[in-house]
Amino acid sequence: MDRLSELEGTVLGIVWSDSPITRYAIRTRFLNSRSSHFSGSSGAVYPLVARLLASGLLSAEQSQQGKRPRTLYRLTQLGERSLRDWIVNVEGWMAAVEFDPIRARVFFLASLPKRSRRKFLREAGDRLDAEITETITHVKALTETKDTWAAWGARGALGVLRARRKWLREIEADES
Amino acid sequence: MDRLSELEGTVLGIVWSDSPITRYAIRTRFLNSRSSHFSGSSGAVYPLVARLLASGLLSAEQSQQGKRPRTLYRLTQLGERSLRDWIVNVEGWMAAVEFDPIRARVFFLASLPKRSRRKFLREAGDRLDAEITETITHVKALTETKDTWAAWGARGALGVLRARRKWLREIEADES
DNA sequence: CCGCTCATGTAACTGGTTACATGATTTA
DNA sequence: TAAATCATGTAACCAGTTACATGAGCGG
Repeated sequence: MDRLSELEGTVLGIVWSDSPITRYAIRTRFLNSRSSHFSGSSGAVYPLVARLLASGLLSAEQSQQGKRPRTLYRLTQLGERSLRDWIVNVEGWMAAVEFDPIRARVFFLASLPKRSRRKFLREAGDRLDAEITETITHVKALTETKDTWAAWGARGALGVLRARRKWLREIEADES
Repeated sequence: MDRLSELEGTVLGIVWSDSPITRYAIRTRFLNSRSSHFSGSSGAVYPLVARLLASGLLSAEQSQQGKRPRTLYRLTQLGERSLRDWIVNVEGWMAAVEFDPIRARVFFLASLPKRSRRKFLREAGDRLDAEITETITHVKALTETKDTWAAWGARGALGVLRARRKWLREIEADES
């Protein structure tokens, strides 16, 4: 295992926080996540977990007491060390500006007539507002649990959403 | 051409703003961009342009006056319409929270001893500061040109970077 | 004239996705 | 008892990347 991908590191983190855990449960973490970057498709998660297992970062255990048979995964010592390395190894690209489909479109807004431009800005703003509302709920829920770091994560997402919304408003103000 | 990918739409936008343009020049736009999301690799751009040409969104013209031979691309009417459609068709996922590698790591910061945690936050902050400095320069440069929308785009990126930085500071304050 | 930028092109790979298939257990 | 959820698994695909190769023209 030379270098963990972002998905691999994240899965390691999920196993660390929810261990012992099934692959299905790992998937649902992505499915329920506010970020749509990873789909949590079984086609991604299953082979990935197999890889981490083969590299000795995860250990598997069969559980069969009464319930349906399922495989539970845990971090090995090596896995824990790899997780910490993955987190701690900060590189320049991690601070890079991510791709924002709304921003990508703003660059070429001059190709639209003013009315379409306004409509675009309004609709994008509405979408962001909806996302912000949902994220606020999410932050509240996480703040009530004792998972401080998940709450910080959600707050980070909220901050970015609000920055995007504020920026859109500035453009709208400039347009009118 | 059923539905444009983000890269396809962006390339259409680049051709719209810099037409007539070579594929190489399209690539350098990505290479010099503040976002590292698309590499602008020839392996991506060349087949993509071929696709847009085959679908009639772009037209090609050979230029051979004295200089080295090169192919110049322009938007067709259909291409212009497709660009506008691509921009104007706002969907929910566009407002979704993007993947942030720093945030992804924050979720699992509890797995680190306090000292490593502090180090992580400091280093991530430094990376963001560097990115912010460069982006400010970028915004200034674009504000001086008359490309209002490119300047707005850059300001949007800056706003997001600052939101991420602010959020990290809040965590650091909470940690001390 | 040497190295850099401009310019074009492709083969191999990769890290995912979509879509499909199966079946046990739980809940309404 | 039907529908939803839990749980596992794979094949086909896809939109990119990395890496490589070539060569013309330009600036120091």
